[in-house]
Amino acid sequence: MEEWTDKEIQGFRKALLDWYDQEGRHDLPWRKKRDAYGTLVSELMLQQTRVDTVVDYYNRFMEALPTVEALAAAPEDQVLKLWEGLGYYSRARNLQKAAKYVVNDLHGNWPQSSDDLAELPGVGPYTAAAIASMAFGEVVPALDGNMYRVFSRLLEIDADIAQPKSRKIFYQAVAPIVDPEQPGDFNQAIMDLGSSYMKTKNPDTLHSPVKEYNAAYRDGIEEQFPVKSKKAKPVKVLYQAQVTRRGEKLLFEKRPAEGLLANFWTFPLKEINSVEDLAGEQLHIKPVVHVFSHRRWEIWLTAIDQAEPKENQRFFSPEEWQALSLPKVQHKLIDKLHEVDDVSEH
DNA sequence: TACCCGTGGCG
DNA sequence: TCGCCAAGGGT
Repeated sequence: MEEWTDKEIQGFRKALLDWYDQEGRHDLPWRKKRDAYGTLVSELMLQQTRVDTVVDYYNRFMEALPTVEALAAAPEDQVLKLWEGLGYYSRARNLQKAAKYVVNDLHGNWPQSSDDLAELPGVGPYTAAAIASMAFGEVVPALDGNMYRVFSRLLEIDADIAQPKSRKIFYQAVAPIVDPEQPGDFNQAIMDLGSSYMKTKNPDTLHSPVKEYNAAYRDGIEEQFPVKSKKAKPVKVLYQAQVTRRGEKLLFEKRPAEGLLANFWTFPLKEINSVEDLAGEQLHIKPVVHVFSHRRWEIWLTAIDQAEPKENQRFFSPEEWQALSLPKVQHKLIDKLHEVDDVSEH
C-alpha cells in the first residue's frame, strides 16, 4: 500500500479541489443548497442507483414534499408513488421513518454528527458520513463505491471491496487525506472523479487531474484495482401469473409485508416447477423475464377465472391501479397482457 | 458473514 | 443475450 507525505496530501487536496471547482457537477439539484433534508433524500435515492436516474425522481419528490415536516405528514402511498420504479423500496419507507423520527422525536432538530445520523433508518456508515460532511462540515470520508475505487488505485490498496471488513482499511487510509477545511467538497469531488476520469470501465487516467498521485497507474497495474470478488448469480424462479378479469377490472394480490416487493400489488403469482405445471390458458410463447439482484423471475401469464377474491386480493379498475405504486415487474406483466389482447383482436 | 433487497444502462 | 455494474443498508 502506498503512503503519502504531508506535502503530498496537501498537493492532492489542492489538485482535487481546484479541479472540482472548475469541473465538478455543480448543476446537480441536490447540490444547489446543502440542507440536511435535501441531502438525506438525495443520498437515499442515490444508494446503488445512477445519478442520471435519480435527478428526475429527486426533483419530483422535493416539489411534492419540500420539507421534512411535509414528508413526515405524508401518506405512505404518496411516498411510494413518488418512488415508483426506483427500486429498493425499503429506502422509501425508511426515508419516511427517518423524517418522522426527526420531526416527532427530535422536534425538527437534526442529528449533526455522523454517529448520530447513522441512527436514522436507512442511514448507514456511508450515508451518515456523506450528510455529516456535506450538510454539517464534519471531517469524515464518505466511503462509497467511488471512494473505494479511487483510493484503491491511488494507493494500491488490494483489500477486497466486496468484503465489509475492508471498510476499516480504507477508512484508516483515507481519513487523514480528507480536507479539514472542505470535507463535503472533498467527498463530492472524489465521487465526481470516480464517475469520470476514474470510472470502473475505460478510465481516462491520462487526463485525470490527480494522475501524478495514482500509484497503480504509475506502475501500469491500474486494471488490477479495485479488487472485488464476484457475486452469486441470481437464482431462477418460475411463476404462473393468474389473470382473472371482471370486465375492465383485473384481480391483484397484495404481497406479504416482508421480503421481496413487500406489500406491493401484483397479479396472483404461483410458483411452478416447470412449464408443464401451468393450469389454465397459457397466453404467450416466451416468459416475461424480470431480474432482481438475487432472483431471476420467469413468469407465464395465464387466463383463469377465479370466482371470488381471497382475503389478500382485490379487483382494480384501470383508473385504480394506475394510481397505485406498482413495481416494474407488474407493469411489464400488464403491458404483456395488453400486447396479447391486441394480437387476439386482429 | 452471507444473503436479502430493484432497476436500467452498457459492452 | 448476458453478466456486470451504480453515491448501500438491514439482518
